[in-house]
Amino acid sequence: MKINLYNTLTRQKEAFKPIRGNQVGLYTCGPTVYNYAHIGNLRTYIFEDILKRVLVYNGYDVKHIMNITDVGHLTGDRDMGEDKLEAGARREGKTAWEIAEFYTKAFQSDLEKLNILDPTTWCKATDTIPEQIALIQELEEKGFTYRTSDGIYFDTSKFPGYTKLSHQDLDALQEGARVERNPEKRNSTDFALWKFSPEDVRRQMEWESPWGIGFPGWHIECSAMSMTYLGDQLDIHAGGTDHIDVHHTNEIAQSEAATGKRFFNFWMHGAFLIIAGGKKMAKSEGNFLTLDGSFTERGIDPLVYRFAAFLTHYRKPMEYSEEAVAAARNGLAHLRNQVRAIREKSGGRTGTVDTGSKDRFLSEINDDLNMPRAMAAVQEMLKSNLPPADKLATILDFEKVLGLELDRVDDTEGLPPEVLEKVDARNKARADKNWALSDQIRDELQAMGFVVQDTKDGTTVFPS
RNA sequence: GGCGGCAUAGCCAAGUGGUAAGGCAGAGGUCUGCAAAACCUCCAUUCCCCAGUUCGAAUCUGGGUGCCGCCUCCA
Repeated sequence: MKINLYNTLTRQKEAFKPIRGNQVGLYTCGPTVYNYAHIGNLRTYIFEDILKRVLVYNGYDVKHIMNITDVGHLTGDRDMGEDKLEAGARREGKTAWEIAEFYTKAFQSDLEKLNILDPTTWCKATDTIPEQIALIQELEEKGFTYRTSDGIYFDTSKFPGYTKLSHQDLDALQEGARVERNPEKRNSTDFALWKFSPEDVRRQMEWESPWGIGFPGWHIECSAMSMTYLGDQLDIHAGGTDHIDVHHTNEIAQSEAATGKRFFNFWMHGAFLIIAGGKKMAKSEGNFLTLDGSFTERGIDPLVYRFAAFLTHYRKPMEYSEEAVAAARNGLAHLRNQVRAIREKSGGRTGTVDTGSKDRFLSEINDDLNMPRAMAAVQEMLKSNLPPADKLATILDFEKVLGLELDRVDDTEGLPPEVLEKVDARNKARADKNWALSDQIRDELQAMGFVVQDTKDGTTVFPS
């Protein structure tokens, strides 16, 4: 079935077609590892996970690269300010390398909790320094660079299609620029490819280069890594919407200037998470929420957040609130209970995937990843007249895309002995019609974290 | 100031010309000793406001109002 994806380059949905046969090269911008990811960041990775799962579900062989930016990303603007990693190191009294390692692990742990599939290859900016240097050299040979007192810069005026992604009017943009100019830059949009280490300060992360000791600029690593790992399989590049105007625009400029070839056919961007009051989530806004802080540590399944993310289309700002969490929490619990009930009705047997429901589901996810509609399709399937065994097979098939652990089977055999004893005692009390004792035991079990359900076939108990 | 986006029920949210998906919350019912869970039913004559185009508009056009994002580190 055809997949339509919204391409920022053309500002419209386009039929997706890989460059080479059945293979898809997917590059997703990973984090700069100087701090924890907040749940707004994670929304984008959930969107990218759905993108990948949808491609796989459609039968494509996806080669997915995600980078870890562990050097070169500056705290200031316009290529000024301090390296975020070095700043983080000073803040926490560790080395920049330790900072990168620590926050990379924390990030990967978040992805795992959200059931986000690992990329085919993780790559670190610091592992591709030679490739980045080679790319800069190529740009230098072709006359796209110039040298200032603090680094090697890309001259954006020499690349004709500079605004093809952002669609911005550069003249107007310059007039409105609110930031301090770097006086040595020829154009305000020019950006650093290589920065020299300061003469008086020894950086923790620095490398030899043809231009002197220093470190790479923020944008060059993504170009080098995508070309290194994907070669000519540059199909889809995804990231957050904030990257359109600067980061991705610069990536395209430097890559296409160097190779003379088109750099990625599809550019996809996820919208921000906003909190009540309508502000985006950012450290500077003072509303930095982490997955662990908002979910794991409060005893809420992190997949509740994944479920919540499905209820808003990825290109639209998503509102986050305690109310939204509660709604998603109930919604996911309900969905899992529905699956549980269906499994009981079918006696645990799975039938065949219903083609009509699958076609409906496919048409929704293949229409620019319309998860809100896909979730509606899921509900309609579950409430249909299909035989339970077929419903079970169908929902488990959808689960390949959803990744909500709907197939998680509660291990009733693994219940602790003290729970089983209480269940026995309660069953006896119920047989004696001693409702007071029965209710008391049920309260005790609930306090222990178990749900008690009486059905006509007996009592079932499972962790809540 | 420039560019872009959004405004749909109590809340979240699909829907881009043919008469308002879905979720959460709420109400009633079936089941149950009572619950819980599940299931069934109900829940926007109406889509920010005003004008226009059209047989027909939440969807198109013009104007207005409000909110947000990017342009500056940022998913």
